[in-house]
Amino acid sequence: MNIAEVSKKFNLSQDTLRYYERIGLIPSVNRNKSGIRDYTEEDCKWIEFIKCMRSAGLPIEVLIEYVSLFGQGDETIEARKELLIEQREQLIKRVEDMKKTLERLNYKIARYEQAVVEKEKTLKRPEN
Amino acid sequence: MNIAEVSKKFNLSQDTLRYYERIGLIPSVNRNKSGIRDYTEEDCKWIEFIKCMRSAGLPIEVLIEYVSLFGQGDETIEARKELLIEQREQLIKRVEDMKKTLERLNYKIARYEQAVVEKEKTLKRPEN
DNA sequence: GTTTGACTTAGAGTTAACTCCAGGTGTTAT
DNA sequence: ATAACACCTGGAGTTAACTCTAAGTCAAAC
Repeated sequence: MNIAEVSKKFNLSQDTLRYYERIGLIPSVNRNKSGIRDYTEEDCKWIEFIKCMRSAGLPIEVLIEYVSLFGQGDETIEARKELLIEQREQLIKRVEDMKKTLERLNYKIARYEQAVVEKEKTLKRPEN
Repeated sequence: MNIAEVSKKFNLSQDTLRYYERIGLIPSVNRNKSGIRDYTEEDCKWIEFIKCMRSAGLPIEVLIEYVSLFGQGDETIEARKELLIEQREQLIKRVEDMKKTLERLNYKIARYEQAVVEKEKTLKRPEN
């Protein structure tokens, strides 16, 4: 797969794909004889994983660390696990915070709905 | 309340409080005769609301719009409601995405836990 | 065989959201 | 009355995460 195909597949710009590789957010991708990236299935899995984690707000820096640990082999399994557990905790917290904010938004919107009804009443009264 | 107290109360830097006011993210705060901000309870409620919404990821730009609409009075009630509904929808989507990522993290961590066990087994075997 | 188009790299530019700084003013303590 | 301190403003600097640009290479089409 070339970069155009991968870009389309994951809806990430070619620039972003090159940027991710450059900073080590995905392991480096093989090139063909003329220097053009040739993405494997493995590469695609990484990209998909990283995209998913990024969309949930895990910082690039942390994910770079993860990829780097991965590249160092089995001795880093424990460290990778710890890293993921730490990120999971933070994610849980964020989700909980967002749920609370959501409740608050619901409440606020409900009050606005009430306000709109009130306003319509007063607007209509003169016509009656 | 002066800026130092408000800063402490909401755990926002004085710079951030001034910045929020400057860009219209909170309505402008009254000054005393010597030009120093004197925050009212109302001001504090705004700050708390904005902090909450920001922490859930609502963009500053949108919140500025909300504050601006609020400042224009009752004619903007409908528009404010629509804005909040739109943001709620996006928030719901983000929360759902994050939950999916959380599931994925759980799965990945579970596999790492398995891997750690396997590794311990092979490490221990020579000793037995 | 040269033009077109997709790719390459290195590095500069952008955006959102702060964060810091310089220079100035007003109140408080000595 | 002067030093210390908290505040003020306008504007510059920072950070994360892209995004764009310039200059170059290579394969394919005309």
